[in-house]
Amino acid sequence: MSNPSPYPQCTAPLNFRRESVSIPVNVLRTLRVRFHSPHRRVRSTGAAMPSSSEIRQQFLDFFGKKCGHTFVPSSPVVPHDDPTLLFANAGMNQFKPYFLGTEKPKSVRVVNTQKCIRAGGKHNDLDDVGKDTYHHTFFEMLGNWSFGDYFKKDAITWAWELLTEVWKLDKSRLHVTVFEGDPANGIPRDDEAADLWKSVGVLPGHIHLGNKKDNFWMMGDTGPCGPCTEIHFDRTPDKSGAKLVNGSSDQVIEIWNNVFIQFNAEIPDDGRAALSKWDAWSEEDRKKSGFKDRDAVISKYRKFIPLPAKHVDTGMGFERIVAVLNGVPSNYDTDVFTPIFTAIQEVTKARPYGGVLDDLTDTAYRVIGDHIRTLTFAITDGATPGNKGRSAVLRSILRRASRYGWQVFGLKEPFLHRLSGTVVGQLGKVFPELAKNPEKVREVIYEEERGFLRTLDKGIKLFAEAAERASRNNFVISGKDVFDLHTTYGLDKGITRQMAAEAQMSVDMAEYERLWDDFIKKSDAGGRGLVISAVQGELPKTDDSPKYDSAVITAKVVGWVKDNTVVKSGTLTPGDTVGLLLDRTNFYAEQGGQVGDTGVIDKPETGGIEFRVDNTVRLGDAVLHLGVMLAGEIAVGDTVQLMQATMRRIDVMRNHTATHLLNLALRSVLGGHVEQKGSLVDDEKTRFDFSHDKPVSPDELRTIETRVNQLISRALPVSAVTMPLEQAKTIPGVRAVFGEKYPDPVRVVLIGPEKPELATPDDSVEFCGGTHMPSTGTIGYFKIGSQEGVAKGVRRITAVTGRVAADTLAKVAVAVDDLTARFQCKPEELPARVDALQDEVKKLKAQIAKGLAADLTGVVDKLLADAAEVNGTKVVAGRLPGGTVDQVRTQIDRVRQKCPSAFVCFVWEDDGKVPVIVALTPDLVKKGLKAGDIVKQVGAVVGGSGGGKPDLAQAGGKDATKIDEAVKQADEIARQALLKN
RNA sequence: GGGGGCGUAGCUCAACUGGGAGAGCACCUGCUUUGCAAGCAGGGGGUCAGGGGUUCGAAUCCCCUCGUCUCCA
Repeated sequence: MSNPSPYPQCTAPLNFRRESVSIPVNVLRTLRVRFHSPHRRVRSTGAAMPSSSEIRQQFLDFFGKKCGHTFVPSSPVVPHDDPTLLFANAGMNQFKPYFLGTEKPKSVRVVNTQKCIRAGGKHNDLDDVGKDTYHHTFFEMLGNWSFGDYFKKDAITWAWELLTEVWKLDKSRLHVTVFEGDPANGIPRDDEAADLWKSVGVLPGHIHLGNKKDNFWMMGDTGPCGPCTEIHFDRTPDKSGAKLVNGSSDQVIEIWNNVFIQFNAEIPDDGRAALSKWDAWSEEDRKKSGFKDRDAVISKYRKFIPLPAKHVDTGMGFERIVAVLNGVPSNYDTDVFTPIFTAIQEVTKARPYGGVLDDLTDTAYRVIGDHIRTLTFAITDGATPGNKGRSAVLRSILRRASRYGWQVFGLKEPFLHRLSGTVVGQLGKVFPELAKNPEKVREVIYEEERGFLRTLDKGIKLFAEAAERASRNNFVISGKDVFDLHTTYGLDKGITRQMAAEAQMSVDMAEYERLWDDFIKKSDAGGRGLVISAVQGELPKTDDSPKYDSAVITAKVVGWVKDNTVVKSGTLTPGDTVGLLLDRTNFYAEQGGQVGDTGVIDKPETGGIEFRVDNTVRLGDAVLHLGVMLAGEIAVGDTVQLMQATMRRIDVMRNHTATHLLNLALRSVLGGHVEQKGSLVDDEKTRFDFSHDKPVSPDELRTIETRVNQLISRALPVSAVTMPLEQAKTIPGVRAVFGEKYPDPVRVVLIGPEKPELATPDDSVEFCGGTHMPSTGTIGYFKIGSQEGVAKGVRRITAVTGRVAADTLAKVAVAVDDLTARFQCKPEELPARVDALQDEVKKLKAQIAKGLAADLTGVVDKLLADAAEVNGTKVVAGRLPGGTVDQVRTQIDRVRQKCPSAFVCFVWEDDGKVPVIVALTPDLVKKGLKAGDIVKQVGAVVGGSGGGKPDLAQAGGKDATKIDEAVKQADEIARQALLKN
């Protein structure tokens, strides 16, 4: 089967699709096309080709049935409980506690296939996907595991047996590597493994030594670790691959890694001390120290202590072994991908996958095929595309795939969601979680892609412009362009780099990084006002339990924070601006979107105001009363009286309770997808951010407003209970901000039902530490002020209540009253009356223009009739009775139509100004006359200037008394110019 | 909270960077034809988001407001 690609010429170097973008040809440089001979098969057995699911099953059965391993399902690819890990990226992730000894395994022999994603973070294969035949963002990792059970002997024997007996791989194509040892760290060469390999029958010359990088495995600087032995498969036609082992060639590839965890790496105290010194050193100190880098310090002190319980951790790339067992050189030529490629072809109507590298269409197949697997699995396991952490990685993956669809396949509509079903169909049996809610996954993909396509078109246009500029600059796209594409159209640097590579260009990443750093700094600085952040000294804990009910309490002064330093003795005098610390407080500290309280603090015995609190913030467990001393003195140890600004407090409470009602109403009107994304509640307004993909329509806004006001008029009771977090999470209808950490026990605010057990999904139940009105009725009235978009998929509604709402309504009423009085109509008739008025104005304007035009026609005809002819050219210069520039231009067109050769100059008065227009027929322009120059001279007469094109120019002056003079001047200029020629 | 883009006919977008507001689709009229997004001819439809400024002149440049998209915090 030496069948070259059926599409040898089908490379379409750069498929910037016909519709909107085409890169100038000079920008494009010819693409080098390398054939990969996709159908050459390297396999020595004559057996029928096994399917991927058979191969997976054979692995699981071999270790399960034959070798007594327990099957453990894959952990989710999204590790929700491990914040240090973006995605599950190796089979061992879920077994980490066993190696660390913090948990005991249920079974000491385990076999599994783990879903892995390598994108973003340390292991990032994203940029390589599509370019070669073996990088994937999603893959399965087959593994057999021993937790303190069997060790090297069994692992090696079984590995060899599976490969050569069960799968009957050609021994002469198998190479193994073992660790060469690290004398500096006292780790011996792994002769044990080498001897075992010899004894099972690895051919002489097929055992290689590998260095620390390839053959010693560590989880981190410390912890369980050990040497590993890898099995490589030689695909070279003549089995000459020995020298290519570990040489990152696709001709000899690693198929299985067996890690033998036998040490625990420890850094003793002196090493830790040396490390912390290193961390504190400046760059110069480090240079002087003699250590090359931090790792050098670690290496010097680290000890490798043999573990009592030794473990085996193996990993076999599933997609690779399938390719090897099928005798195909590419993972993409196996039935892991062919069903997806078929689906892609159906959706895109493109030609079939051809297996060619450096071919845009085939690359697109590979990228989309890979990415849809990642998306389907990650979203199934609960990840969503977004702008942070793993969400951002997912979004980027989706956009990359989407862009290929758009640019290579010319798909202008979302299509990725139509592919996820294929992945589910393929793997739903092996990973049953896929089949649980495929519709939801589909929807998430669809929505995200739809959003992206809205900007992709413009982004690609901008890229084309950038590429055009780059073509004049050594084919380097500027960092500014990359930056703009990202921040304006959501085309991140990865995508831009891909597009640049396709156009045979590079990208100025250094400039981009510089701009990006600036951008982050600026965005960050934008948010903050004066904030106390790093405080020197220990802050005392403040008891703030009275904040919910007491307007006035007494407390003892513990100290204050001044210039970011905690002070615990002394006296405050007028003018001091500090954060006052008390043993207890009834002031609400800024938290959960609700602003801090303001108020005053005085001494009960003096009765006068001493300290004005402008804001209250929380720092750890301490509450700081930020404000200024106005009079008297306050010393540490004094007893003081705290009085909230109660009117303001009540305004805030109204807004906060209204916020909860708004949250409830949004969900019922817009749908269950609405989640709180943030809020700000102060005495003026409530501002609520929530997830919603499109603008909220005016109709919807009205409905929401009405719904909230209905809840207000029902005067529902508002109650708060504090209860265990776990229990609180089970209350029907409970709302919490996703990703927010809540205390345990947690405070729950209920509107309507007075006990959690009475709550229904239709009630407002929120985790909330804020202050609220006792009844919704006291909110008075709720009025939405504005609605806007804040970030992708996040909308913001700002609303007012009570006093402020009443003020707002009153203002509107005044304006409406005024209008109804003028129009003598009902308020609801106002729009129609305004419409009628506007129509009338329009009609009248048209009428006037028509009359004027008629006048003008008469005057111009007269001027034309009286015009002198100089050298065969009519000189039409004169004063007009009036008109707009537009109307005069129409007249000029008439003159030019009537006379093949004419010099036209009109001057008139319009609204205190004196417009001048000069027009020339084409023959005069050809003779070298320039209307622009002439109009400047004529305009100067009436005290103005102007300019324009050679055939038509316009000027404007102010002196209407000189109009006749200007006309004369024009006439003269014309005669002179015409006589000369 | 900060940054960038966009807002032009019912819809999708142009307008050579400051000099007479256009195209395609849709709509209306007529002709031709009556079937595969039909063809031809003609026509209606725009406070160029709103407001202010610069300029002889602004859809175009500047400022503000509103809406929308997007990135960051």
